[in-house]
Amino acid sequence: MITGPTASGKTALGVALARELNGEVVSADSMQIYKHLDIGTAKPTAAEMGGIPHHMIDVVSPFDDYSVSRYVDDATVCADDIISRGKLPIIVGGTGLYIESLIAGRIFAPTENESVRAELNDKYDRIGGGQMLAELAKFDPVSAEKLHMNDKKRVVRAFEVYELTGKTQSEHDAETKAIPPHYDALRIALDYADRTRLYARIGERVDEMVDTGFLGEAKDLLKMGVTRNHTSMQAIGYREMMDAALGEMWFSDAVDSVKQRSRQYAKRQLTWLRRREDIRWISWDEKPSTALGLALSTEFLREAGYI
RNA sequence: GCCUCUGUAGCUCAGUUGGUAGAGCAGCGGACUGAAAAUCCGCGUGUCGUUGGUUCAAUUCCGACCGGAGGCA
Repeated sequence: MITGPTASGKTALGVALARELNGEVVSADSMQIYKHLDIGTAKPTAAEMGGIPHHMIDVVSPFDDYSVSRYVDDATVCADDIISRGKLPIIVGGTGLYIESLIAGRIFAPTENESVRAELNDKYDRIGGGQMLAELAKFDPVSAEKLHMNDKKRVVRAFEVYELTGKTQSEHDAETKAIPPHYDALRIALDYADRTRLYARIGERVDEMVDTGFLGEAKDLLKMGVTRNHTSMQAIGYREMMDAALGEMWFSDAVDSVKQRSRQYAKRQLTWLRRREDIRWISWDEKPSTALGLALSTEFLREAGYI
């Protein structure tokens, strides 16, 4: 598994490793999942893939609502298939929740009923987070303890899980944690020794996206009828580009905002990764080096007895 | 040249009827089990433009100077 914040060199290293180890890439990126979001998600081009098969990219339309649980189902099929053909799956991506869920083989509590969630969201707005949390505490004190009343998504989900399964979210989590991981993965994360380097690279990358037609891509999506409410438009930059296209925002402000949000995202990714103690880190002094990354990665694999 | 307004945290600004000041954004840290590039939480000492004066005490009042905006000519 290769992960790290945006613009840390994951894609190139993933391909190099696949070539070296007779592998195929399983992407773990919540936005590259969507078709037509190419430039803004830094989706690898055919040239960048270098003939290595990539899975879990372009799997749904930008009108669809994808989610972790679908990802685990779909990506598990891919990875198992790769293994059955005697090859090595290499998970490459920056979406921490997707990666960990895939490796763990995590099972999510079902949600067949969309109206239940809508009602609960409604109720939250009506009675407020404080009341919601108080109610939650009556049947699931463990979750209520952990959640903040403003964290609407998670508070609502805790209610939803209970209503739909009769089981409490904390019970579900506990059961799920007891399941042994589905894959035995070696986790490697990429980063820069100096944070300002990372940020500088992110800035350059956004400029490259703009130069290669980010605005046009957003306009195309707009023309297709994709709106800012679709889940795919949570991808950083698309709303900004759309605003600029519609004349609701200066283009230069839009670009600055994309850079800023990307930096904030990278910081969150780092926070997510730091808590895992079993990650081997590769940190670049200047810029990402595929050769160095490959050397260090194979060393890690050897040390850990994988090869 | 004269007049008016203005100068407070990296940015935009609030405030102190005189007892050394606080929001949003940014930044930093954290959380994260069916929206995750999403969502949420925590962290605010800064010569209150400079310099004199009044005062027990001034960022707050008065003067001068410097910077910015506007008006008059």
